[in-house]
Amino acid sequence: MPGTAKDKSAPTAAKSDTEAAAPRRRQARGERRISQLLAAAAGVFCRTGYAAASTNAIAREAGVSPGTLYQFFPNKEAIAIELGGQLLHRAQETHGQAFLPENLRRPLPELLDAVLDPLIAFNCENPAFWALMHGSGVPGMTQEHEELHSAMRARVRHALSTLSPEAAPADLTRVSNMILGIFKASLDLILATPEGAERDAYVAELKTVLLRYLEPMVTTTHSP
Amino acid sequence: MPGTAKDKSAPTAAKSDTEAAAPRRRQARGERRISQLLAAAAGVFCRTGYAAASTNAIAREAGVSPGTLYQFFPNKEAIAIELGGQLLHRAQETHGQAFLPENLRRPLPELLDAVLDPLIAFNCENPAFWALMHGSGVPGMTQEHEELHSAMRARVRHALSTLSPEAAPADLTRVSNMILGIFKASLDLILATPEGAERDAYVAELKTVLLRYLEPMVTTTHSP
Amino acid sequence: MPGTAKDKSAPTAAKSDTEAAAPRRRQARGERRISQLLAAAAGVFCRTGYAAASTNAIAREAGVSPGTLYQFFPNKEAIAIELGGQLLHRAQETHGQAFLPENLRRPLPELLDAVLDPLIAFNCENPAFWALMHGSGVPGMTQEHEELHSAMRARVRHALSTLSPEAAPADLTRVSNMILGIFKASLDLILATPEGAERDAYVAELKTVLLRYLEPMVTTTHSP
Amino acid sequence: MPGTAKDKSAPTAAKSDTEAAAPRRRQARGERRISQLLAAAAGVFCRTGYAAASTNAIAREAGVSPGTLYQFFPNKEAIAIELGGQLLHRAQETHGQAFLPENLRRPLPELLDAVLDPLIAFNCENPAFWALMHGSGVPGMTQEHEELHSAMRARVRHALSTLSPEAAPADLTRVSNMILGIFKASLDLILATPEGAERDAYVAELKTVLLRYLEPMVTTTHSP
DNA sequence: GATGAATGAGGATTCATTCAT
DNA sequence: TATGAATGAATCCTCATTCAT
Repeated sequence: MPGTAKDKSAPTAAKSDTEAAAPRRRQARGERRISQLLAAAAGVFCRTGYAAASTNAIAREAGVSPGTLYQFFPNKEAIAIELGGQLLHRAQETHGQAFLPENLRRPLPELLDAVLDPLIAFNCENPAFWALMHGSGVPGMTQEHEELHSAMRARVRHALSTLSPEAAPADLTRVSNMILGIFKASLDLILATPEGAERDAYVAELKTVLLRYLEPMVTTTHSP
Repeated sequence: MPGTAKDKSAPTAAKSDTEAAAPRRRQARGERRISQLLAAAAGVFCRTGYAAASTNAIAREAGVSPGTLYQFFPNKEAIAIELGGQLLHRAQETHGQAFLPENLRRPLPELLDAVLDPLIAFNCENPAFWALMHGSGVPGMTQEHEELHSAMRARVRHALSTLSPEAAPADLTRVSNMILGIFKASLDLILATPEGAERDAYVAELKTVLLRYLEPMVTTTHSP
Repeated sequence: MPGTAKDKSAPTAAKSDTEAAAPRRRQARGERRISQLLAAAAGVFCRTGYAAASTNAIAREAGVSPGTLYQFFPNKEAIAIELGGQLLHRAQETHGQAFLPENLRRPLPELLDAVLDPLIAFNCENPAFWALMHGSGVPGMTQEHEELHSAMRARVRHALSTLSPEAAPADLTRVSNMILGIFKASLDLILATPEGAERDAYVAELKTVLLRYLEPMVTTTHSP
Repeated sequence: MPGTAKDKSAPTAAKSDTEAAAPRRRQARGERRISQLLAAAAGVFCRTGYAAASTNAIAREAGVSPGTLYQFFPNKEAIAIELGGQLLHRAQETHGQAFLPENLRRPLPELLDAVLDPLIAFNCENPAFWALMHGSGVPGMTQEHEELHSAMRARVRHALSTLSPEAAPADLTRVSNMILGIFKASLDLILATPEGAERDAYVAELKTVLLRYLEPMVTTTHSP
């Protein structure tokens, strides 16, 4: 379901029984197109960044004409939004476990493992997600960047509020932002390091940083 | 020294006292223009990033015609390089102050204040520095960016090795990178927050993160 | 074949007869545009020369927007190359006719008529050819220009060697070059003269020059 | 004396005896400047052609500022006109002998030697002259190109009318144009051939062409 | 739905020419 | 006079977006 694509209301009920399956076909084809386009966009965004990515390049990479692209997305921004949304969704889907309530009840070191490991793995596998989160001053990007970002922040914030229930809201927000910032910075280092022991060492270092940062804030109430 | 501006220093000793300043006037005007243009560029780069910044916008912001801009800079990149170079120079001075040896001998909390405050202040006063250095995609900038980056890392590493003399070299490097990453991520947050209590809170938070991260590593030998 | 135009020949065999022509329509329109653009370019190149011709002027002359031009040609040079190539092709056909072996066996005055008339006619009908070939400074054109030139020289040389079989090779080359030079110089004059008696007089003059120049060299063996 | 440079009427007669020499100094300096500029223009025109030559480049080559250039020439065209004029003048001066009345009375072969040799020599030494005469569709160039050209044509025409007094005016003009065209075409070949025997052979060939072309036209009245 | 042609504003850059000093 | 800064229209080219088929 593309972000801002105008739904063409009821798709004019089939004219005869024999064509009953057509509309479903159409939609199926449409979604395939959308997937194609988003995959292409992911590739292009990754290679060139959002700003330098041209819609024509995305269409070409998807093997369709620019007109077709605009049949599904009203503009370039919408592609980024939808792509980011889907990636976020997949992140949540694949790693919803990360923020599983039961994880939040475990002692902090385990919690960090449980939350960070899948997130890191996901980002290593989906570099486009990362490219989109780096909203480096892109004109219209700010909005959906914010959306993506605040979705993540909300999850972090929620986890945090569980760990430290009596914290002031403003503090929660600020600390969540710091955590996300630290996470992103570390991810940069992790992604820049070739897979192996050194990369693992950076992962461990990230956990150390967060552990030491968060430990004093946690109201240790797990298992009396 | 901007791209094409050739200073003909000593323009054939003046014939009389009254004419002595005349040739210098020309250059004075030109240098004023250059400053205007660089200031304008700083503003535009800050607002839109390097890639999206248009030379026409810079010229307009500087109150001159596009042609004038090109009298002093051969192309857009040269503006960024010149601006980056100037800021870099000033940044290095700031860094020199920040990492003064006497600072490194103080207890960690004071050390963090002494080091971080000037760095943060500099970046708050020169937000363009950040915009340019932050992987703005300036073609010829990468080198200088790398130089600055490794200079900072070297300083951080050196400070770290003073605090924790027995640490392994690989660990020193890794921790330095983490510290720099945390610093940059926090700086993003700080710069994105309007001046005031909230920004200060972010500064404090950065110090908290680093304090908690580094405290366990420090070999506390400076107590009486 | 213009620069970026990709013809997807055989676009997935049409589903029904009525749709068979549809995909070709697209290309038809495109090719019509290309022709328009090339015609416009021919006009503009003729009037102003390649260097001074602006792509916007060509687009305007063709009645399209500049963007459209760039849909079919990647840059100004490509237009010149394509146009030059087409003209070259037609020129070669003309040359083929002009230098027909049977022509070379006729007495010199008739030979000159037979060879020169079609060449002159072609150039009068395609003045752009001249404008482009005349050292117009088209970067990628030099090669084709050279090819045409040496092709012409070879033909002239061959004709000459038939007329004057005992001439030394170096002399043949030199005389061929002279003939070509005289032809080109005269063509300049012919093209600069409005159609009519005066132009014809220049044509006659060219033939006179060549006749008088070549007559003494010809080994007259075709008399009964 | 530059072509279209506005003469500032009487240069305000000197205010006192001591300054009496100043105006002459000024003019001397001015003419030196003009020479500098024209020499620079010759170089630039030669290297890049008229159209691609920029006034700034000429000024730079002359070692003066663009403003200074415009103090002596109202625009680019005027530079070309003046340069062409001077070259023409030098051509006439140096080789006025070429068209000396006594030469015109000699038999055609000697006449051609007497006229062509100095002209060829001059053009080999002053390639800028050639570059200017090749008015390849230059916008404002046509005028002065025509002026130069018609000056040469007038000389040729005059020589021709001496050789063939009873020829019709239109024929004289046409033949003069042909001669000039042949001369220019041959000069191209001559200049393209490295100095030596082959070049000399081209010179000889040119003379052959013209000799055979003109011989039948000449009313042989020399020495009864 | 799909195609690819069409659009046109905008971007970087150049250059003939003018102007203040 | 000489300087060099200033101008701004024009150039080539790109790209997000729309339109006819």
